[in-house]
Amino acid sequence: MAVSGFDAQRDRLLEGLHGHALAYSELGRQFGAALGLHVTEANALIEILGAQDRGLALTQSALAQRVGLTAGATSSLISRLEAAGHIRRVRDTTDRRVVTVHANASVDARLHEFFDPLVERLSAVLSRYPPDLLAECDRLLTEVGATMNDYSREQR
Amino acid sequence: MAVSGFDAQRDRLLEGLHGHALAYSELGRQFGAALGLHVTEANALIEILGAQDRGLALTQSALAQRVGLTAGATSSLISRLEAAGHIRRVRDTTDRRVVTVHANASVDARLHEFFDPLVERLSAVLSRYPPDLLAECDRLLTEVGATMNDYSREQR
DNA sequence: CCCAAATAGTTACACGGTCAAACTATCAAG
DNA sequence: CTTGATAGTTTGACCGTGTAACTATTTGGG
Repeated sequence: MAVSGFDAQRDRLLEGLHGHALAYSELGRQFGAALGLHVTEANALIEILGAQDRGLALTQSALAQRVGLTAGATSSLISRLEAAGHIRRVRDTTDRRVVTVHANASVDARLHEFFDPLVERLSAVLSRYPPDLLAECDRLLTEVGATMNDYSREQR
Repeated sequence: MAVSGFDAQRDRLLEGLHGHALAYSELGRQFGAALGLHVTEANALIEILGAQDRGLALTQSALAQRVGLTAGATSSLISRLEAAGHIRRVRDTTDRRVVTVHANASVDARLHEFFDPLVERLSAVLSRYPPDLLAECDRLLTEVGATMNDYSREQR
């Protein structure tokens, strides 16, 4: 009984996470469509902007890993985003082999315009939960994510 | 102080979910590579198998929506998976316009072979949390997912 | 009952995103 | 200094995808 109840609960949780991944994917497509971008281009731009909002600059190889492309395809993708005026390449000064990718302010504004209303709503949802529960969920998600990433690394 | 602490917590949670979506995406790519499939093909197959494991059969249009392709591209994709021997089309009897997609047992076995070890590990992680916390996280995730899907629907 | 509109899926074609391989540039270690 | 490793670029071929036109089926109204 307890085992079977746990299994059902686990499956519900994993299914909820899967549903979120699909929703995330769809929102990325929609954001990209608004800028006339292909799926992978949109995903890349979101990654670049997300990193930038946290004060980090992605290298090309970091970006390649996050969007699941080879170096060649990523270079090509960056060129397209650069040609569209959304980003620019910057050669790193400490290691001249490395390129970092920087998004323009106008496209950052577009990202916020698209996602900020959603974040407001999610804030409203989350504010109805007690802070210690949020912290526990955060911890659980971090552990789940780390477990998945470890497993993924082992399959390479 | 409380507002700023909440915002940081909210952002950590959203970042955790984003990390999960990326990990999920990467695992899908790896599963697909093991079967010689392209990214979208792998995603589609996982959706078909996931539904089937829950006793449901996806229609082509449901699949199209889940993987974010047009009807034409989805039909083409299904043809390729069918040609590879992974699935078959079944015309629905109650509405002859509708096709449902059924995966073969051998590919279902491959999915479990790939993902079951990960599910075991995730079980171990989750079993260290109290059942009422799991239920609360489940509820939180469901609400977050529903909010995202509602927002997404509004952007169409 | 009939017809028109709506719905679900198929087909064909052109475009362009991606991989793989070969390449250039740079760094690190011996 | 040389060699091997690392990061990114370029090129060409392949094939996945969107679009538009189409076929088949269902639904609703007159």
